[in-house]
Order: sequence, then structure tokens, then C-alpha cells
Amino acid sequence: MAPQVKVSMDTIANCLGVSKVTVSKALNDKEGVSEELRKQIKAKALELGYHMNMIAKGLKTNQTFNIGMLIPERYVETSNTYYFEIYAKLIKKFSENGYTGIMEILDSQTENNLELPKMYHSGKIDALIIIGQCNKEYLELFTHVSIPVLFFDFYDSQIKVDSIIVDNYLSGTEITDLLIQKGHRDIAFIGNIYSTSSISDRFLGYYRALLSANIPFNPDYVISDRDEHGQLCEFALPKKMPTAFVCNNDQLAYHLLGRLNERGIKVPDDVSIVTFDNTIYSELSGVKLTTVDNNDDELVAIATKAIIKKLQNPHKIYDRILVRAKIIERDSVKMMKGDHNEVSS
Amino acid sequence: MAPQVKVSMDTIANCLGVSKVTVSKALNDKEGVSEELRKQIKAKALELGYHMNMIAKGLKTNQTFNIGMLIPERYVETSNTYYFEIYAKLIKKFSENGYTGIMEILDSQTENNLELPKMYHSGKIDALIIIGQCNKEYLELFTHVSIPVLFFDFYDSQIKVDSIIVDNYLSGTEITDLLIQKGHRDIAFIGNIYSTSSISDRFLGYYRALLSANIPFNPDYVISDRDEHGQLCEFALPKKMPTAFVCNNDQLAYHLLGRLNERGIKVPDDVSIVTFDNTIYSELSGVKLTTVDNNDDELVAIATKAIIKKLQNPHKIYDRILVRAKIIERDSVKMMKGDHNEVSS
DNA sequence: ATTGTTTTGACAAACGCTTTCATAATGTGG
DNA sequence: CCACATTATGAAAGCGTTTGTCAAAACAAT
Repeated sequence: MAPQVKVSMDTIANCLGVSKVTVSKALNDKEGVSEELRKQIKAKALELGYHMNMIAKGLKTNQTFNIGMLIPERYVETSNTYYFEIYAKLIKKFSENGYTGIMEILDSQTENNLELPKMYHSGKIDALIIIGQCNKEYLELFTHVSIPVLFFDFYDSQIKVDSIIVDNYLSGTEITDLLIQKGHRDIAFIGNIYSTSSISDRFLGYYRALLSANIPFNPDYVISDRDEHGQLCEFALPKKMPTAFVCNNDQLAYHLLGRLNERGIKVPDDVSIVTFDNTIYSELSGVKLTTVDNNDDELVAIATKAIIKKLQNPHKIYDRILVRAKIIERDSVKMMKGDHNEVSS
Repeated sequence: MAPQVKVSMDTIANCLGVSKVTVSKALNDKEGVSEELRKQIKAKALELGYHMNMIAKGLKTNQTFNIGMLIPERYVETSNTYYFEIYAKLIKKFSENGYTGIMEILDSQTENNLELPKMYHSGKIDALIIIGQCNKEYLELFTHVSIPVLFFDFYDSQIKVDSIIVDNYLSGTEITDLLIQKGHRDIAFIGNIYSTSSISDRFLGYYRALLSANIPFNPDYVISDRDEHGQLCEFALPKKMPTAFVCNNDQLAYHLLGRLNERGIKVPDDVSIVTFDNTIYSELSGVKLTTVDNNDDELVAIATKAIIKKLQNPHKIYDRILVRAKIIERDSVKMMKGDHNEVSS
């Protein structure tokens, strides 16, 4: 059953008394072989348990059928599961398309030294997806790289590399609008708006919603959860409590829930919370959080399609691909009491 | 700076007026080249930004410098982060040793059809680590495979494949002993003791602790959290409440905490809980859980060492490698009141 | 000088596949 | 039966390495 001896195209060719060239053509569905013979060859291949040696093929065609994924180390911490879910989905999608996914973790040293990933240098990958934002200087390296590159879940307007992102700006607006529709006007935003493009965009979406509802912007209501080094830190809640919070991610919202709880502030009765990402954290606590689902499956499907397209046509340029997110309404938002705004539903 | 043209050994050879064979030997630190020339060649390689083409090397030497990791799909669910942490650590360790890690997700169809992973058939990997238990019949395939295989975090005594595991039997005993030391005698175990070797061993460790403390075993105190298909399901708590629970993992313990909370049962005041794995779930709730840390870093380090050893010497047999876990005492265990057992500390 | 020994490096072949090109086989219309 | 187009097949070269063989050069011992 299991072929203990190596079976190559030559093996099949000899079995059938044809040349290995014919076998190659037959197995790759290329023209130049009669249908009759092609069938025979394929049958024999199956019978012998033949599997093409991708290494050999790769040497000739300069392809590896591997797609690299680079994840900065800071996103691989215990608590952060979002990129791992993405990663698993990408891997599956690649696999369905005949590619293998290879992940490498970008440690800060490599990042600071501006060294490209090992898998790139050793020629193990045909294309590269960077999952999660890193230093701008490091990102710039990828403009000079000889394989297709795609930024996943972030972008930098000054770096000419294709990127795929959820439309954080739009969903930032929409989720804030949801609060406004429910009568909230004192709405705070928590997140370091300088750290990644996602957070900036979410913040600006929030800001835009305020603007179009004629709600004055209150700088005290923008709260950073990270220090100047980008490290998560304990943040102070504003003196005058808002009636609602827009948190830049679920984990933060979960944490906030705890903080409010300690102070005896009830969610959603006293304060409403909305957040982003729809990870486990949004359903962990007693009060399930209204959040924005990033539509990962679509994100992954489109990213896969795009990178494969670029593989076939390296000059294809996508610039920014936007994927629309969807709001998941749960239990952390409540209509303001004594509300005199217009209200939907 | 960045080499836009492909630079191969030939390029270096021509530059220096030597043969590419000499370059190969020099760069691989093989004998047959004078130190003088070796230095020159290495300098030139650096200057030209040369990186060895591992594909070509692989074709000749039949090596890929990739290690495959196969994770059954059911372990890649949103809520399960444990294997991902392991995976990330393995990847880093491999990388430090000159290998690249490739993950493939084993979906149930592939598993049921008894198909070996794609990355194996396409010859993309030199060795394979199976992370997480799957069907026995499927596991048996790996006894006939032409590359080194290692089972990670589980074993099957009837299948002759090396495995590396934490000593769940021992830590099951130790963590139960901890409860017994604190005066508990009515101790329940939650987990499907038929599903994986880890859980069986933890259970048997628990049983052993009861035995050696002369505590009669109560079958009502063994509660399964999975149905006959291995799916997680809601379980009934025993009519007569125990004073302590041994949960087979943190996530379950976290869930139990919620269930008890609903009933107004306080942990650890009314009931104590101990658990396994030391994942985020053990610190998520207000009461931090006393748990068993699986010593992942050591597990990963030893696994890496073992698989590389097997690569160099395919006939090396390890059988079972046991790694000792360590208990992390936190806040979910309390001394029984009115205790008249002997007590330590 | 002559032989033996070692060191150094060149050369050809091979790994398993793809690609290009030449050739043989077949069919088509005049 | 010839010229031509079309289709089917194979020979040879090459992808970037490693490996084994062997000649040339260098050195030592006679």
C-alpha cells in the first residue's frame, strides 16, 4: 500500500514505456499528450502512489508553492488570539489553493536590524503576507523585495505595498452612530490612536460620527491604554464619566468592564460599551459586548485571492482593499433614559 | 545594496575565478579548501549578498529544513489558545536551529479518509510533529511514514511513535494531594476521561491521590464535560456537592466558576477548584485559579532537541519523554474549616 | 633526483522536474 | 501521391546545489 520506494516521474514513464516528459505534461494537464495516454498515466500515478516532488519542480520553475506569513512577536502574546485565528484561516485557504503557509515570528531584534525574514532569504516562499503593523522603517524594506507582498490588517499610506484591511473608519462611524442613535452624547474613546492604522481609523470614524451628529469633541474623552513605548498600561478614567465608551478592542473592553464593576458602575444600565473584533473576550463576561465583527472569513478569502493573483501577475497592483465589517449587537448598549433624540426602531 | 539579480554559487565562483564546487565547500565549512581561499569566498558571498538556495540544496540532499506541525482542526477553535502558544514557541525554537516550521490543519475529512498531510506528500518537510491527539486509526499511519515523527502532548501506548508529554499522571496526583492536604475529602473530577491521554492520566493521578489518602472513590464525582461524540456539552453537577473540584483544564474551570456563581456558591469559600494548563482562563475571573503549569518552554525545548536528533539519527528511539509540570498556587483553594487532618505549612 | 603522501581545487554527474525544440505520426486537401 | 498543417512524443539542456573522482601542486622522506 504505502510506497516505500521513491516513485518519480521516471518510474511511471518506465512502467508505461513512455518518456518522463510525457508524464510531466500529462500530470500537469498541459497539451501535447493524447487524452487516452493522459488517462493511463494518471491512473498509473495513482496506482503507484505517486506524489510530485515540489522541491524539484520548484528548482526549475522557481516556485515553492509556499506563502510566508510574518507576525511581529508582540502580537503573539498569550492574551492575543486574534491573529492566530486569522493565521489558521489563511493556512486553510492557502491549502485549498495548493499552497502551504509558513509562519515566521518577527522578533524585535530582527525588526530593529532591518533584516528581512529568513524564509525570504532562503527562498522558501513565493509571496509574503505581513500580519500586523510594525516599524515604518522595517515596512519600507518590503518595497524592494522581489516577491509579492501584502500587508494584512493595516496599511501605511506612504509605503507603496498592497494592503487589505477592514474598513475601520466606516465601522468606527457606524458603531458610534449606534450609540448616538440610542441617545448617547457623552461618548469616550479608549485606545492609543497613534499606535496602528486600525486604531487611528476607528478613532477617526468615531470622531466623524460625532461631527455629523453635531456633538462637540471632548479631548478628555480620548483615553490611551498604552504608554509612549506602546506597552499596555493602566489608564485613568475621566473625572466626568461619559455615558458610553468606544473601546478599540474586545480585550480592553473586557478589562474596562472589570474596572467599572469595581466602582459599582453597571453595564449597560449606567454606562454603555461598544468595541471591536468580536473575539472571545466579547462574550466572556456576564454582559455580552456589542462589538464589530471584522468579517475574518471574507478578509481571509479576499487576501488569499489577491496574493495568488499577484503571484500569477506580479505587476498587479491593488493598493488598498477594503472589506466591510459588520456590527454584532449584544447586551452592552442601552437606550439613554429621558432620551429626546430621534430614535430608530 | 539589495541584490536585484540572482546571485548563486556560480556568480561567486566566476567573480573569484574558482569553481562553484570550491565555493560550495567553502561556504559549508567542508574540507578541501584552504583557509585562505575560504575566507575570500565567504567575504565575497557577504559582499554580493548571497543567500544559499535551500531548494536546490534540498533537491540534492533530500532535505527541506522544514519541520511540519499537524494540528487537528478541533484544537484550533476560537476559544482554544493553548496549542497556538505551543506552536509559536516551537516555530521560534526551530528557527533558532536553522529550521522552518510549517503548520497544517488536519480537518476531519482528511482524518477520516486516513490521508497523510499534504506537506508530507509533497515532500515539503523533513520531520513531523503531531500536536494534539486524534483518531487512533489515523495515528497508526505514522508508524509507516518515512520521516521522523513525534507526538506532542499525548501518546498511545499501542502505537510505536515517540511522544513528548507532561507528566499528567504525576501532576494529577500532586494537585489532588494539594486539596487533600488542605483537608478536602469530597473531591470531584470533571473531564471526559476517555477522550485523550492527557485527561486519562490526570484522572488517574487524581484517583491515585485518593487511594493513597484512603479516600473512597465515588463514581458520582467523575463528571464528563463532553458527549459521546467528543463535543463539549453542558454537564450536571452532582446532587451532593463536593468541597473541591479537579477540572481537566482552565477553560472548563472558568466555566464551572460561572455555574457555581449562578447558584450563589462562592469559590474558594464554599468550594475549592484546581485545574490544569495555566492559560489565560486561569486568571480571567475575579478569583485566580490554582492550576498546573505545563512547563511549555521546557516541553518545546526538549521536543525541538529530540526531533532534530532524530533527523540526524533516524533510528534513535525515545519512546515517551516525560516533562515535569509545576503547580501554580493561586486563590481558588481554601483550607477546609473544622479540619482535623494533618496539615502542612 | 625519485618516490610517497597530503593538500588543494577542478570537473562531471546527479537530484527530479520543466522547457524548448526536433521529429514522427496522423490527417487534409489538391 | 505530394505538400502542408496538426497532433503526439521524445531528446537534450538546465535549474543550483552536492558528491565522488582525479589531476596538479606542494611538501616530506628516501
